[in-house]
Amino acid sequence: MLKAERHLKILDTIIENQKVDTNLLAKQLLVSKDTIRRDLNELNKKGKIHKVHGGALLTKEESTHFFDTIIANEEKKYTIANKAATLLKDGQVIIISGGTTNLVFAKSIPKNLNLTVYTYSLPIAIQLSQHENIELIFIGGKMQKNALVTIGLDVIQFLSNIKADICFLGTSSINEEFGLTEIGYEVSIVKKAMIQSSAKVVTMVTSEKINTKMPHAVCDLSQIYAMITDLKAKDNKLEQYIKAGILVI
Amino acid sequence: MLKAERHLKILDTIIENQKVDTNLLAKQLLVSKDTIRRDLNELNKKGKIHKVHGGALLTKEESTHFFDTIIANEEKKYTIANKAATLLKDGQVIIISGGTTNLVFAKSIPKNLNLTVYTYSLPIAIQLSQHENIELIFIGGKMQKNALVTIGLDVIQFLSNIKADICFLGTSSINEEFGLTEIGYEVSIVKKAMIQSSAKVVTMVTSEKINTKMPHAVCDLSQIYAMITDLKAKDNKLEQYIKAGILVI
DNA sequence: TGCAATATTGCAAAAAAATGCAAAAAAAAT
DNA sequence: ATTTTTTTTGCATTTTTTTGCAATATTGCA
Repeated sequence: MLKAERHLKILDTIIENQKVDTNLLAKQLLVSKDTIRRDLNELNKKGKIHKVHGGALLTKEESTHFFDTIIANEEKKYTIANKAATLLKDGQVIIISGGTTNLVFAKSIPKNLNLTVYTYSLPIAIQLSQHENIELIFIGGKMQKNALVTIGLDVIQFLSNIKADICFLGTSSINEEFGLTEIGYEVSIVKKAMIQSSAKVVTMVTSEKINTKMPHAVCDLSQIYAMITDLKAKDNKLEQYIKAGILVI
Repeated sequence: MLKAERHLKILDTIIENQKVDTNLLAKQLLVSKDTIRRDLNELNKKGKIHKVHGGALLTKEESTHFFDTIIANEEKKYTIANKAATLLKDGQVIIISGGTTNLVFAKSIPKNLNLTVYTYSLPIAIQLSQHENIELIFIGGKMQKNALVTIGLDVIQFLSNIKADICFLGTSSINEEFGLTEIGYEVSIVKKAMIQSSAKVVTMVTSEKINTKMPHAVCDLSQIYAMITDLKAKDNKLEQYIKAGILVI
C-alpha cells in the first residue's frame, strides 16, 4: 500500500471514530507501528490530526475552516512551512506577517513549542489561538477587510515598540538587484517596520515569485538572514542568493 | 482508551454536570482511581478544571470557551440585538465589547449603516469584516485564547486615545446598588476604559443577569445611558432602573 | 477525637515514542 | 535498461510515558 493511500485511510477512520489507535492501525493496514507513528507525525505536522500518546484525535477545526477556502499552491506552501518551522526554538519571540503562506506556516508550528508571536492577521490569530503554548499578541489598527489584516500607523507604531528574534515575511517578490519588493504600498511599509523590530529576517518565497519585482521596496538582500522556498537548496535559481550570503533552505 | 481521550471525556462530563467525582469516573472509564487523580491533577495544572477533594469543579475558563459552546440564550440575545440596533445612526463611532451577546448584535447591524466600529473581539471583527459600510478598527494586545479577545495594558492605552459616541457593553451583571459588575478583573478594567472613551454607555443584559452581582465593579447606574434587555420595558424588574434615570429598552 | 475516605509518594512493569541504522522500494537520472 | 539517488520501511536499542499497586500521609466529617 502506498503511503498517501494509508494517510487517507487514517484520516477516514479518524473522522469516523474521532480517534485512532496506533496498534489497531498497524494491524489493519499491515505495517509496523513505527510506520504508523511516522504517518501520524506527518499528518500532525500538517495539522490534519492531533497526535497524542497512543494514537491521535480529530482536530477541532471549526474555527480555522472558515478562512481556509482556497490556498493557491498549497503543497508548495506546506513544503515551505515545514522548512520554516525548523528555524523555531523554544522561547523565541517572532513576528508573522499576513498571507496564506504564513497561515500554512502558523498551522505547522509544532504544538510543543513555547513561543511569543506577534501578528496582525486575523486568520493567523485564530489559527494560533488554538495553540496551547503560544503567547499571542495581536497588533491592532484599521482593518483591511479583504485581506483581514490590520494596516496603517497604529500598526507601525506598535511594531516600533517591540523587539523580536525573527520575523517571518510571507510570499513577496524577490530579486537580486532590488531585494524584497511588494505589490502594495501599505504592506511594504509594515514589512519595513517588522524588519526594524527583528534581529533576523526570514522570507518565504514560492518558486514562481523568485526573480520577480514589484513596485514597492521592502529591503535588500543584505538584510535577509534566511530564504525559504519550495525548491531544493541547491537549485540553480537560488545560487545567486547563496552567494549574497543568505541562508537558503 | 487513550489518555487524551479520557481527558476529553472528563471535560465533557464536567461541563455537563458542573462537577466530577473521582470514584465515579474510575468506574465509568475503567481505570484506577490513581489514574483519574493524575488526570485531574494534569487538567487542573492546565487550568481546565478546579480540583477539589474527591473530584473537580468547572472553571470559568472552560465555561466561556468560545468554540465549544453553542450560544446560550440565543433567542434572548437576538431580541436584545434588534433593540440595540435601533440606537445606531449613520456616521456614528461605536465601541463594542466582547461576548456572545455582542456577537449577535454585530450580526444584526443593518447593512446600509455607515459606522466606525472599535472592537477587541476576534469573532466580532470577523463578523464585521463582512460588512461593507463599516470602518473597522481592531484594538490589539495580548490575546485571551479562550474568549478570543485582547486584554491588558495595550488595550487600555489604545482606548484612552479614542473618543466614541456609544459603547455597547455585553452581558454583565447589573444591580441597583453596585451598578455593572464583572466576573473577571481584566474585563472589568477594559470596560471601565471603554466607558471613559464614550459619550454614552449602553448595556445589554439578558434577564437572568438582572439584579445579580459579580466581584469586580465596572460603573454605577448613573453612568449608564441605556439598558437593553429581553424583557418588556414595563416589566416590574426594570422599574428601579427607570427610576434611576436609565433609558430602558 | 477517631475513622473512613481520599491523596500523595515511590516504585516497577508495561506500553509507547524516539533514535540510529541498514535493507528494501521507489523515483530520478543517466 | 541500469545506475544513482532519494524515500520508505522495519528492526534493535534507548528513553520516556503511562499505569496500578502498596505504603504512608492527609482530609473531612460524625
